[in-house]
Amino acid sequence: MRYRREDVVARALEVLDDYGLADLTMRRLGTELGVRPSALYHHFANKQSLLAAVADEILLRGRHEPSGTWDVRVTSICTDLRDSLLAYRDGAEVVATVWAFGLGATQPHDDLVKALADGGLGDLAPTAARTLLHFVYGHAVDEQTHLQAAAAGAIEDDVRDTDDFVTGLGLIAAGISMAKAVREASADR
Amino acid sequence: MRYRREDVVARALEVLDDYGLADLTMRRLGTELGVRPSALYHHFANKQSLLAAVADEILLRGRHEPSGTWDVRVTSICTDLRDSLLAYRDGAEVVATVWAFGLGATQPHDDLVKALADGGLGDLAPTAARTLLHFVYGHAVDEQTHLQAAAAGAIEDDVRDTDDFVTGLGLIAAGISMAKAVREASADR
DNA sequence: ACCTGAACACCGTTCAAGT
DNA sequence: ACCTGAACACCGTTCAAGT
Repeated sequence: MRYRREDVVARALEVLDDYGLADLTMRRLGTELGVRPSALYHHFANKQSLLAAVADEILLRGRHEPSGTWDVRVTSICTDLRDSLLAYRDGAEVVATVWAFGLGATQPHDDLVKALADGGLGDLAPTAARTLLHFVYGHAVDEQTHLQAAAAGAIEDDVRDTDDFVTGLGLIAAGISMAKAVREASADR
Repeated sequence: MRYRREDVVARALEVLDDYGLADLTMRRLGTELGVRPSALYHHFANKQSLLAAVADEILLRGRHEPSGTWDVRVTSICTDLRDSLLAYRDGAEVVATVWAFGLGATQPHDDLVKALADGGLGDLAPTAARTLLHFVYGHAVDEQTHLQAAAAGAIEDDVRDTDDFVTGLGLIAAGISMAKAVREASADR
């Protein structure tokens, strides 16, 4: 019954996926591991740190190394991120919260900034990256919330949500292309 | 010491603004009103309903009737919404959560869909509206989180955040204009 | 290094009963 | 209509002490 930090994270992810974020409590996780809740504080300073580790694990498991031209990369980073978030129950909520609080989950942001910088967006890259992330996180949280609400009764319209995601992402991507064009035109003055 | 529903909402908004969302508990609000926590359940079915009412109150107090051409309206709905969210402590978090759970805070969405429909976006209007909302909520939550973190020590860069918001919003607006142009071109085939 | 035992200071919610 | 009293079933976190 002696665990390492990574064992605790793996178990926490199982509890999250099986019972949801509301039931991922320190006490519940302790019980699941056959350990007192206070034992978890040997591995993590607090619950936030545990959740940060869970968020990073979710992203790590769903990670694809970005490849291709910069614009293809931007799109695939976003769609892969969405897939990662939807792969575990309440995954979007957990990762979005950890990212918002600045406790981790920085990989997608870093990948996006790099792709956009390679695309010649210059000092617009960080703003464009965060704009994309706000959309991906917001959309995934919405989708996951409604999917869970629909889990009791109604039929799920997975396809419509995916279409909606692609359309919204396309809107922002178009805006980015336009900003890049404007930038390059003014550079050639 | 006999209150009506609206008195409770007003007081809850004060507690939120003074102490933050974490301290807006049913027990705390009860104490603030000089009433037992159980008394609040005469006015609201649960805490979520209370928060939904608080969210709607925040939006109502910051509301401006949209006016002007459709594209001006889209921009001003978004900037006014941002101002409303930042007007109260943790306002962005509260309104975003209530909206995500589908418990209220529908006014900005409705206004945006109407403006975009007037702009001829057709069946793209709902997707475009949600894309804008994801950005505004995400950006405001981020800004408010960092602003609160910076409340202890560092200097606040208000101006940079506003610039960042305007730039990100412009990116999406450009994408919407482009989608509209494409739509109209294909309608003239 | 990892865990127990016991406590501290809280939560949201229900429900019979009061005025 | 609005509130009290009392309870139920929980939380996160700390810390001395054990192995």
